[in-house]
Amino acid sequence: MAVEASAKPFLNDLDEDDDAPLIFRRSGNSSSKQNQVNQEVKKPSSSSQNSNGQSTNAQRGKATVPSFKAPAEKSPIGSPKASSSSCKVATVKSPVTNSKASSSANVQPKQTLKPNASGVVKEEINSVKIETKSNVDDEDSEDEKPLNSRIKGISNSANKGASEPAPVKGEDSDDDKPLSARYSVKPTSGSLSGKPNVSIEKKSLASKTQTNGSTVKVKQQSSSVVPAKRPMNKADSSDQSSSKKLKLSDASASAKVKQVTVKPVAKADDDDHLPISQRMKKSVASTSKSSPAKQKAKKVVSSSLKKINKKKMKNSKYSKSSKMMPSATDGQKKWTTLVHSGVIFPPPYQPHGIKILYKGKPVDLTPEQEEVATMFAVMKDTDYMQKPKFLENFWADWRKLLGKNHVIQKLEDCDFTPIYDWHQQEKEKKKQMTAAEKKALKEEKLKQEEKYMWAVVDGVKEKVGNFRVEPPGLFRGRGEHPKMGKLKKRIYPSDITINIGKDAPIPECPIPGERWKEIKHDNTVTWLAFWNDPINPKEFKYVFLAASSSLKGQSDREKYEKARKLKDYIDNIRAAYTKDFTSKDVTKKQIAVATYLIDKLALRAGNEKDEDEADTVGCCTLKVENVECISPNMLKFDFLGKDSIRYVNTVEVELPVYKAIGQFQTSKKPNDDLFDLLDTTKLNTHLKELMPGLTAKVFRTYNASFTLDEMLFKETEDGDVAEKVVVYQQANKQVAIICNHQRTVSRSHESQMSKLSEKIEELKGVLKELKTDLDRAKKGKPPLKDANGKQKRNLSPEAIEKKIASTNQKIEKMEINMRTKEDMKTVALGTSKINYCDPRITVAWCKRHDVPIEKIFNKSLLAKFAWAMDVDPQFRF
DNA sequence: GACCCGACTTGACGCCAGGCCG
DNA sequence: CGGCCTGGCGTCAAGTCGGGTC
Repeated sequence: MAVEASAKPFLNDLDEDDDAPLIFRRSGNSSSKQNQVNQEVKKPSSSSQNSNGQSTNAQRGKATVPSFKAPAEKSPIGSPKASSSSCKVATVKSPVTNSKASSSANVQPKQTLKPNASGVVKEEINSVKIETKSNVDDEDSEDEKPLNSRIKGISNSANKGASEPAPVKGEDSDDDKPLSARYSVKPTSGSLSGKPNVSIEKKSLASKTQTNGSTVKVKQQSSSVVPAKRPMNKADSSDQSSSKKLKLSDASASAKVKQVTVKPVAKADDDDHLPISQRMKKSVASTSKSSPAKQKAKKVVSSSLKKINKKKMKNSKYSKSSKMMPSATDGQKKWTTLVHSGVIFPPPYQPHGIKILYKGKPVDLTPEQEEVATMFAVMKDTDYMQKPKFLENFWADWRKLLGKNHVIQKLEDCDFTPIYDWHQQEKEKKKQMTAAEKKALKEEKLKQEEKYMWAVVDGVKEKVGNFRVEPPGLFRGRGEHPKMGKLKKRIYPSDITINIGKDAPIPECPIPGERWKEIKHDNTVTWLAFWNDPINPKEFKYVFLAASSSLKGQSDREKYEKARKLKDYIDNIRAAYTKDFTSKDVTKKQIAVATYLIDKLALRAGNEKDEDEADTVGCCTLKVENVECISPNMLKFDFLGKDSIRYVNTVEVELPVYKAIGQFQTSKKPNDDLFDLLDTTKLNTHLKELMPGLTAKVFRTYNASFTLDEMLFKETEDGDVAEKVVVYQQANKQVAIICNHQRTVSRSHESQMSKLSEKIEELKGVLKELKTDLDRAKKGKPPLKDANGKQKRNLSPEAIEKKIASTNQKIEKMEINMRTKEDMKTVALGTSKINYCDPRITVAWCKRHDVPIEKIFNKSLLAKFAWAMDVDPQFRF
């Protein structure tokens, strides 16, 4: 399948002067493989556990190996899995099974990925996740591919879109066009839709252009037209034909190019670009706030908002939190008065007295030793049990507690099954509680926590985010984290620093006889409390206000405003980096190529990492082995990014970029830095010269929001709400793909799919029978007997035809459902919605199209985005 | 300019409740 | 009406990036 996306841009005259336009053309298709990400593979799941080891979940994989031995005698409840074997702990040294084994063993759907030949992923092997996938290259299935690759076709479109290609005008090749016209950049990313149908390209420029913000203020920022486009993503699909080119014609852009610096592209009144209808709307909107459209729109959101606000205010003597906060201009000050109750601690450990077996005999443990043993025991079903590093680190820390001379000398001779079984029983008991009991428990907890849930900031009652101190447990690092399995010790009040207003009462320490480490009154920061991370003492764990707070909302808004501002600069920035692709100054060249990758592929900046962290990379830390040059101008990326999520993507790039990468790789070892002269500080310093406040991550926000806005604008058609919601989801999906937001395939995915296909088969059987009956009915014969030999009712041919039609519909519906499910099984929509898509785009779209905002944002998001609810319906990113 | 510290955002995942469907 | 699925929510790990220091 294809999926490939490659968009390929070409650049024409590269070297030329500044004015040279870059053109991205789409190539026919590139075929490449794609990226994949693997999905499933991902993480071992970890279960969470609470302090007492109540953790939960089982993981998906069963551990084959190790750790627990089964005590033959008792295996009471045991989880089914457990039953199968007892697991004994594998010794550290002998990793027993290796991951492969485990993976194979696993039930889970996850498949392993295999690294490709290129060996890019170096370590992949280790990580379970990775392995799963099998050859990437070969596979066709999209699942395996990285999200981006799935975008298929899009690429071009994307690009185009992004660049705003001007469809309008020209369609054809850029070559003919004047430079300036060609100049557009292409965006890259664009992946848009997974579905090909949605082609963006077709739309006219005009439609693509954005209007600018509705409000006057906003207006300034937005500039005009700039078609900024998104990057494209990769591939283009074949479907899209190659024909279109995107180009932007922005004269201004070309002009500006020269000044490498900043300046936004022309703003002008951009109405010119807008379609007339839009302009009209715009003017109306901007002039009067109460334009009908707006009012209506308001309604769309108002009710839910009201509810939320009401709630917030209810029972509160504090003023309501304003959606708009004053901007943080006044220096660094984040608040004037701050009152809160501190943090709440997990309950102390309650020993259960269940003994583990050592060489088959029960062993007495002190409560402290037992607590840690319990943390380990309850993780039996997780993939961590197969990881030698996890076992090694756990054993090192546990052994410290046991003492050198303890009876227990080897982890592999320990059998934790009794504790595991006890834990399963406890879980079961909890499950069996009646609804009333559960409710009572919940209320009790709420009562205890109530006071910690709120803070009063400048007179406004605001929700606190994570007021619960993290319980002790075993560290669950992602990927191949060197510290996985280490004991994350319990945090006490004496570890905690509280930050509170000078005149506010100091929160009472919840543990009698103990006291806080320190009390601060620092109003230049937003944290309410912090403690040092027990795993990495130089790091901190902070307690912040919840996402719904004004403080967070304000910074969220600022983030999106900055991204919007990038729109005004993007053409120049793209022109500038394009020019530098061929710079003789290698540092400049590296900066240019890195910026291009960040813009086009939405890569993260890639800070340096310590030895004691998982080995993952971002743009600036890419290794030579992470990028493979495929002639004539494709690049195949394969690396582990944040959270050890694999990024695999093959993209067509401008020839100068291709050549530059080849040059950067020359005479380096696979593990050397591709961008050896670069780091995130240098990169960001450079970006700031192009636009105030610009950093690498702004490109992600920009490309994500831009894509959402474009897709919603272009793809929304008349229809019912459900249809519009689907359009939204598709747009959201594209954004998720661009950002490579993946999720593991749900454990029941396979079975769900097979159930669905069984049903479809069944319906098809019914259909066949109906057809037979129809033939017979037409000839005046009675229907055949049914499967049970019973005579069926005699129906008229018309009635049978009706039945056939409805059955066909059912089948179709199920097939669509199945496809969507399969399609989305590895794509996580939530992250982009929460962090990358400017909520104003969504709210304005809902208002314009009469879609109740609740269909898109849940309660939490409505609260988090309260600041965006009164946006003008004509708002465009 | 290399570190390091510090603050804050981003991100995947687990659990649970509530809704859906047969 | 009971089991299954999904979405909401919380958790906590893992990024980004600015600023200060030497």
